[in-house]
Amino acid sequence: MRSPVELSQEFRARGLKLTPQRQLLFKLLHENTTHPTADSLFAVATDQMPGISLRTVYQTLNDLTEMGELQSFDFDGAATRFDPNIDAHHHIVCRICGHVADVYVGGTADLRLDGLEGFAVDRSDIVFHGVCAACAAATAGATDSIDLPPTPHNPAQGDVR
Amino acid sequence: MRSPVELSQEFRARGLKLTPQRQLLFKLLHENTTHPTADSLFAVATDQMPGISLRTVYQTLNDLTEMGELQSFDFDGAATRFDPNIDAHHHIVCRICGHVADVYVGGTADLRLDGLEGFAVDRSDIVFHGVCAACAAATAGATDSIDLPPTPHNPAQGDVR
DNA sequence: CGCTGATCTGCAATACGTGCAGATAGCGTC
DNA sequence: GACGCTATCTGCACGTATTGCAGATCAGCG
Repeated sequence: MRSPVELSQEFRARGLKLTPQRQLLFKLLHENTTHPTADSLFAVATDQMPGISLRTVYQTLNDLTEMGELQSFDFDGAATRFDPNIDAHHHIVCRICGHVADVYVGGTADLRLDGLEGFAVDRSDIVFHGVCAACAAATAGATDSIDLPPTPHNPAQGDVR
Repeated sequence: MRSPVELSQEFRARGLKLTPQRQLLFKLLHENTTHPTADSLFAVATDQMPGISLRTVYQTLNDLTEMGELQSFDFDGAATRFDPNIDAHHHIVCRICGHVADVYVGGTADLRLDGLEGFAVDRSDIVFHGVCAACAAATAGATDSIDLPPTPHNPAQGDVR
């Protein structure tokens, strides 16, 4: 997404108001690579602006997504993730800690697709599932103990900083 | 997934009980290509067995998924879809009516992937989004009227028959 | 400085899915 | 065929994610 300054201009140009809540969220989202959920963003926003409403965070995220300044995606029925990176790209999700990273996929033009007949395709999302390096390291140590469930190295999903 | 008869044998072999509820669901799922949700399957099951519990439908779908007899997938934060087709394949979703179809994708080995460093990848899901033929036809006619929201040709998502 | 409509907040409501406890019923055994 | 053990089923309450709504608040214009 664009910089907070550019977004402010864009909002003004559209006749939308420039509230401190929106400005804070612009700042927290800009160049944020953590793929936050509405809730995790709300937690960080609350630090800097106690009293901000979760409802406002949802509203602003939805507005920015509609304006094309954010990408949003879902997986595994978990909370929606928002991504200020709006380049054509895809994602990998750690099955253990929920960490999400961007994946760039080249060569998609050469794929052989069977089953799209009759559809006008808008968009395609590829989601890879796996285990991130940190979780792999954490679980490797756990082979000592038997049958313990995998311990997330960082149970707080969607950390924003 | 396998046939109801084979599944019945498999359940017995595992010491699981063969209840009429399970048998009904085996039958409704076998060769079902509609990618039903738990709820849509429940609706059809209720026709043939009034009183069956939604909880049982969820339970059985989860069991079959754990046994590898069903695939499950989510998109757009909507209800989980279940798919008795467990071949390696992907999906396309109609953005208007929610209809889902199977897509076979060849040539994935030649993709150039950037960003997977450090991850041990288990699985990859590709979801195409678009408009199906029936919805395209329905919306084409709607150009007469201005600014009407797109009318689903079939609002009942996940129809099982 | 006052207006006006957009926005924010708080709460209720919805949707999907799961946990729990008591009732029910497979199925192996006698 | 009856018995008993235990898996399963049912109904309900709960949890999480998200949205609808209404009244209070405030940005931005004149």
